[in-house]
Amino acid sequence: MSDEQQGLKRSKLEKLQTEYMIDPFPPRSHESLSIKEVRDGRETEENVLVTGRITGKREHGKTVFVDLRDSTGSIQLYLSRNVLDEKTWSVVGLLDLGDIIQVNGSVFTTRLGELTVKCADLTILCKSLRQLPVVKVDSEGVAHDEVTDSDYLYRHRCVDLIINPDSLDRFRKRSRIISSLRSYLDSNDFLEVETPVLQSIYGGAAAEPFKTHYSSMNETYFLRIAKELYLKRLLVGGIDRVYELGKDFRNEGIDRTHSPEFTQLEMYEAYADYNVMMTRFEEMVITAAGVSGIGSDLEYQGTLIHLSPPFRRIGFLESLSKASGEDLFSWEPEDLETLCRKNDIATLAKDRITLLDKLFDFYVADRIEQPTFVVDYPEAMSPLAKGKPGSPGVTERFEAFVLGLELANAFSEQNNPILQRQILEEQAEASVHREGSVDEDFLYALETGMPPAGGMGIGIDRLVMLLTGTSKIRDTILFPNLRRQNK
RNA sequence: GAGCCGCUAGCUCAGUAGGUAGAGCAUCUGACUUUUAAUCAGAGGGUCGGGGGUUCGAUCCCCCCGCGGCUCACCA
Repeated sequence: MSDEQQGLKRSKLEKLQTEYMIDPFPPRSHESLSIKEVRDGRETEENVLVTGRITGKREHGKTVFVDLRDSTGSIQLYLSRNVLDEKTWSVVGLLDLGDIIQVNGSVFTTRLGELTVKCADLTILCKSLRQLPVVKVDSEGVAHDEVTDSDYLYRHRCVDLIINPDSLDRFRKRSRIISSLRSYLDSNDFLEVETPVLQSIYGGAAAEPFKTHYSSMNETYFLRIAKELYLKRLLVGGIDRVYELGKDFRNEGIDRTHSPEFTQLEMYEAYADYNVMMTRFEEMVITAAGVSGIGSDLEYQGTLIHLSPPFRRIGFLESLSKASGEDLFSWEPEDLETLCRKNDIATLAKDRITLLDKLFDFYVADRIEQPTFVVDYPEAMSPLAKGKPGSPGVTERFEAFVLGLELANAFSEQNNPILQRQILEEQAEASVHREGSVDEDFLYALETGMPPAGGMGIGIDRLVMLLTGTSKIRDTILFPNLRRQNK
């Protein structure tokens, strides 16, 4: 904002204070009705009190129309020189878009059918010193001069929420989705817990961690990349149904579906397996869709999605063989690389497993539209999952996809401490770059004895994307990570 | 991390085939006692993302940097 604009706002502020002896930032307001309550009450001769932010102002000489908005809606105010006393009328002239005011008056309907508060009195509750971008909506509901600078909106989410009702609505839905998941889990006897975010040994997923330094211990700590290894300790401890909903941190690239700081729900259920987790997932998604006001059919990125259980199930190995027409699993890495190149799949990977995963994304995952469980992943891709009886080299694991978006990852949890130790030690050995080491305390827990269990992680931001029709994960996160701006 | 594109008034955008810039909305002044993208008349507002180079002269051409968007890599 220019100095001139700032100066104007300041001089209005001073005028209010010195000329009219008004405190532009009073400590409190009177209890008032929400705008929705006023609208529901229709016309009334009785005085109502309303508070809100000014989002529009239309002057007509001795009359001014103002649009007032609170979190429940918007209503028009009618301010007339004939109704207000002289001082208040002067104050009306100093009102700006963005100011927060309280008014009281009767409610009537204008000639054009707009429900309106005929103000008898007005109090400024907060004078805005910044100029809000103005978005006007015409009679056809088309927004004009909508702010398109997403950087500006991410950096000033407060402005975004004020000027973009859709944005506010999306975050309301996010909140409702999360509380519906909590109440589903709570009503199914899952216990919500909190486990460490700062960890001296990280694990539970294959990802690059954020590092930090713990001064008083003089040791390197990591922000968790997953909650898995701690929640399993709780299964050992006798909390048979447990979950944690919170942030994980992964020091990887940012794109449309990845955020370095993201919200993940992890849940573990003793005496269950990955089949139970599939049912849980179906139920939770349906529940969440219900509260976000969508129902079981929704449009996502131009495709109609049917959330009707049971979701389709396809085998990882079978679907890849079928889609590619080859039994790729017997192939050497060099041949897999050649196939990748032939299909324009760019990757730096050289190992069989990563290449297979790449090819799987290309042939299968990217083409999935309707909700689908991809089941039974190769052992080498799933170090914490239990093997599938009768299928050597295959684990009881699934990932849930909708329109190419991975929403959940679940398995029948590995509870054999000897096998688990072997896998974790091999993994630690193989990964030269990783600073992580084997989590001995986790293995101590497994050796103590963990009941057979099913576990699942659900990407909450992505679920919100799906249920709100949002294409960018950043639009589901109130304050997404941005590069620091010099200024 | 790589490639491409972008950055001009508070917001949305135009523009100059190199001669330091315009519109709409917002703001300010005036008119208007039921308007709603209110309307009408007038005004102010920009070191054209930052730095360097070429040039008599750069917002425009070249180079570097910053920030963003989109693709890709890493990854969930």
